[in-house]
Amino acid sequence: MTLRTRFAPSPTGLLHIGGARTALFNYLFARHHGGEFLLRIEDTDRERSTDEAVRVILEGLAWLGISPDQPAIFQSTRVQRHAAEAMRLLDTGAAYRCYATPDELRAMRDLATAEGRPPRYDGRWRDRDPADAPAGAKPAIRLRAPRDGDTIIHDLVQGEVRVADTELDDMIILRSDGTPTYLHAVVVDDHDMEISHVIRGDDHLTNTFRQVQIFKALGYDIPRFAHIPLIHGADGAKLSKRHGAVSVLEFAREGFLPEALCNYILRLGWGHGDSEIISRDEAIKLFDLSGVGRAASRMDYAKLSHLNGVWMRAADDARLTDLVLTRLASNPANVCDDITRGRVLTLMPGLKERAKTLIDLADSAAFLARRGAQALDSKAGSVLSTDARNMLRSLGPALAATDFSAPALDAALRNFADTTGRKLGNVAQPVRAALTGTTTSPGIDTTLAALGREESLARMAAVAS
RNA sequence: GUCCCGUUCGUCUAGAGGCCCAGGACGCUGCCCUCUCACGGCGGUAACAGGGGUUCGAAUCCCCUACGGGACGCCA
Repeated sequence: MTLRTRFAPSPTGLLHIGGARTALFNYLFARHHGGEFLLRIEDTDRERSTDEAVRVILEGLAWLGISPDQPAIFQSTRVQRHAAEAMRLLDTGAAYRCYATPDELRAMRDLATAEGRPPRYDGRWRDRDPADAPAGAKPAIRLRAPRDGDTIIHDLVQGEVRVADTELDDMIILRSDGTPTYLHAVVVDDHDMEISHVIRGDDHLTNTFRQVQIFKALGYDIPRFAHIPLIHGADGAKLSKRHGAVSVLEFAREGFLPEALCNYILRLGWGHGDSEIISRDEAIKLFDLSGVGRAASRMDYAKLSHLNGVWMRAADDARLTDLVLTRLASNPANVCDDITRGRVLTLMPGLKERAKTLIDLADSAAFLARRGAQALDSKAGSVLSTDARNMLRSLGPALAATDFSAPALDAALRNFADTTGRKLGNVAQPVRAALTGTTTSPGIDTTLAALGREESLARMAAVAS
């Protein structure tokens, strides 16, 4: 029997970082053991499910590079099967029809709560004569859950967890309208998909006791469970729409690289010694459920940004150049032709070392996409004093005489500084201001070389007095 | 309210009885490198929630308390 995991999001909200991590862990676990990773969209709640959410799940997973090994299965297509299995339980007596009305159930819960008891179904139809059924009423199907003993889970992360059966009530598995409830549908689907390991958020831990009861009633083999701790928002509460639960695609928009986000979420709740920078291949090699902690963790953008910087520096220059050009193209002030592309590619080694996100990267490369004199920011303006502008005028011919390679430019700049009795910085900064309109950029020699002779000299001349 | 889970630097974590007066990373910070900004290098700051046990010895095992989180629907 092959090892098989699944990620089973419900498309009622966006795929956020918590879901992404659950998917990643399932993916990594499957890959590590040479198994399969599947995706099941739990869209049985037709009211709240949206196509938009499905799209974000699919695109988000694709962006992160954790796509499933088989096409996604939509739970809504399997309701017949769920209902059939519920009827089978009815036939064997493992389930029964319950005619309690919603009003009755609410009253039951209200009373229990008022008396300080846990709100539970009291089992009023469990052993009642079916002949008592009100005429014409549509019953819900409830599981005849065990009443004495304990239900135990041997969780791969949480260890052995048990609860007394008296804490659980007879849950509904099929609604009066014939549709399956979540607890039941999940069990039937996990069985039919031959899922061997269920790795999910620990908010499902207590649901698992009920699911185990269904697995047993149906005569299915019970999969191994692993409940991983949740990721919390900055306020320490569960991630939700109100607490910064942004779509993973939002991270793409904010200029994060998928490998950086994966590295970050991998380290949230999981550790392997002192390892911090972990590639996908290494993650597959190292990932194990035994390394997963039991405490919830919080999202930290500062660390994510740092990791993004690390991964950008490691990223291929051509790939980054394409990403940067795409961003630059959204501003009509930028010229995104082959000349710009060549300049960005040439300067990329210096550019990517100075950026934390693709937004930073595009900003710092913008001067390469604009032609002619650059608008000066305030710092650049003050660098370009009268003296500096005079200096620039005499520097022009000296640079024009070089072959405009970085080493030649560096030598020319140093020679010019020496012979005119200036510090190199007093030469380089005005040049930088003239070329970029700012006071920061990669080394001035490589910046000049990337921009090219004609454009560089023109920009210098434009600000020289 | 009931049940379940958790608690090591601000944050993510290492630690599975002596290697820990607790290690790494991010952040913050000092110095170095230096044409700017970064990168990099070398330092610094900062934690075992509290209380009882067990043990020669506890961050590690047990109990209690506090605090935090989760679950208790004909939602998923």
